[in-house]
Formats: sequence, structure tokens, C-alpha cells
Amino acid sequence: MRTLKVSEKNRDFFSQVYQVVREIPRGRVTSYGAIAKFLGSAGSARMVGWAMNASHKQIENIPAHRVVNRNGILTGKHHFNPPEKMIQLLEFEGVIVKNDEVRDFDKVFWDPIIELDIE
DNA sequence: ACGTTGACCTATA
DNA sequence: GTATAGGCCAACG
Repeated sequence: MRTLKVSEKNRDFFSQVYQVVREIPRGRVTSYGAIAKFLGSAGSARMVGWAMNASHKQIENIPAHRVVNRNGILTGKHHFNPPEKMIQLLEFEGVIVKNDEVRDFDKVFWDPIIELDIE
């Protein structure tokens, strides 16, 4: 269990999303909804998507390819350039993607609610 | 200021 | 198994 320290500056929703996404280990994935729920705003999963959409503007690298929807489908691949990049990144880390869907999703799923503690 | 738009999710049929 | 509906709420035009 790792503890996430949220400083005064990083209190806004987007920053918190980025901090969680950065904690996803190599070869594991999580879902938009899981992040939203972890941050206390379940039902705002679409905002997590928005955060990913804006993640390329961030200075630090955000492993947005490790975030998929709750069925393990790579719904966000069209926002990568090229779209195949997302699959390549995942498979490079050992995640097997078949037909835009993560294989053994339940096994590689990384749940921030279990793995992270917020401070 | 306001209507529309989503890298979503749950529920229901 | 698919389909449709409603809620969500920040950002964009």
C-alpha cells in the first residue's frame, strides 16, 4: 500500500488524476471509473477521460495508455498518434491486447482503491 | 452566458 | 448477447 501525498498545489481534480495514473505499475492497467471512485467523485468518470485528453499538455509523462474502460477496451486509442501507439506501449510492457481489448483484464487490473492510500 | 460535447458508468429491457 | 437512456460535470465554441 503506497501513500499518495496531495499537496496544497495539487488539490484540483486533474492533478489528482495525474498523480494516480503515474502510480500505475508497468504491465498493469486500471479504469476511468476506478480512478474517479478513488478520488471520491464516482460518476465523474468522464472527467478522468478529459484529464487524459489534456494529459499531453502536462510537462511530466502521463502513462495514459494504462487507463482503459471498465471492460478492458482501449476506447482512447484514437487519441494517440498513431492510434496503434497505445497497443504497442501496452504490449511492450507485457499486457496482451487482442482486438482492442486487454486479455486477462481481471488479472492485470490495478485498483487504486486497494493499492493506494490518500494523505 | 449557454448549449454541446465527451478516452464513462450503471441500470433497465 | 445487444440497445437505449440518463446521469455526470469540466472544457470548449
